[in-house]
Amino acid sequence: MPELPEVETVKRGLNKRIVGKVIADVTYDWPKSFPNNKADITNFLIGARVKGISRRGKAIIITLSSGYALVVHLKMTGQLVYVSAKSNDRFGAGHPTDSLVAALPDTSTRVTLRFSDESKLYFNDQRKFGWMRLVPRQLVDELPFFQLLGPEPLDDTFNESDFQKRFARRQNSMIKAALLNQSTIAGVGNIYADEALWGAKIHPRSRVRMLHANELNTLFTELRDILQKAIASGGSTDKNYVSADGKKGSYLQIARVFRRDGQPCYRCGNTIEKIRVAGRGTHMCSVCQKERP
DNA sequence: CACTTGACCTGTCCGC
DNA sequence: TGCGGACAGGTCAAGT
Repeated sequence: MPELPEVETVKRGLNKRIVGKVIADVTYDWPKSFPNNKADITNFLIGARVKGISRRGKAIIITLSSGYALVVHLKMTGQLVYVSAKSNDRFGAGHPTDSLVAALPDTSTRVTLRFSDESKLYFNDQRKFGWMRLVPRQLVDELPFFQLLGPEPLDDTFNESDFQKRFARRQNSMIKAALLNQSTIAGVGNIYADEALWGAKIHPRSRVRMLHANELNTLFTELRDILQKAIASGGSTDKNYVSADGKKGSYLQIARVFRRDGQPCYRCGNTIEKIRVAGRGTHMCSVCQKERP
């Protein structure tokens, strides 16, 4: 379930932990998780220094001194967890020990990067949907995944007018399906789509064409607000997600609808329902979010 | 082209 | 206790 806030949290953690380190070795156990040939690994990964970490949508880009980059998509159960060389100093002074990280590598570990100082970066992925790919840096933007990606919702230059325009060609979609479509807006997934739609009082099944401009403007404001709050919370941990330091996110403690089915709506007291929209479990309040098909 | 559905995987939970 | 099936939900391929 890593969406924009979770991936952003991982990115920030990696920026603190692995920039400047030299990759000494890589091991992997599942080809689809790391589909690279040995020549590229030898020539452009081993011995390369980590220059910086960036994020685009739900993907992480680890730029290397070799002119290549490691692009990582966590999909649903992926983790990128850093473990320092000394087992009693995994997180730095004063950080609580986390048994999950202490046990790494485990059965979900797909790729292990070992740095020259003996610290490690584990790419864990229980369900094997995620991937880590070694790509020439200048070709990253040409990967199909990036080609289809819409704008970053938190960019300073991204405004209400831009947001409206992104939905112009999706008039017949249900609003939730359009929000989840990464070519509309980058980085929105199931959790924050539900949260933003509740905030804007829009029924997830509403067709885009039925929404007024002021409703989309409210949705724009709510979405940005939710994403920023989630980043401040270190993201959402349902089952698998952890930051680069192995810590869980706390956003679900303040979530308004996600995973709150059966509990009272914070606005009106009506029971939150769980329905299926666009093939996804969807949490909503049928009183606050009136259906307009 | 816009839009929807199924496949990719594994672990967990629920009913029998 | 075991076992089948539904479910979790990000993207891509294939379908309408």
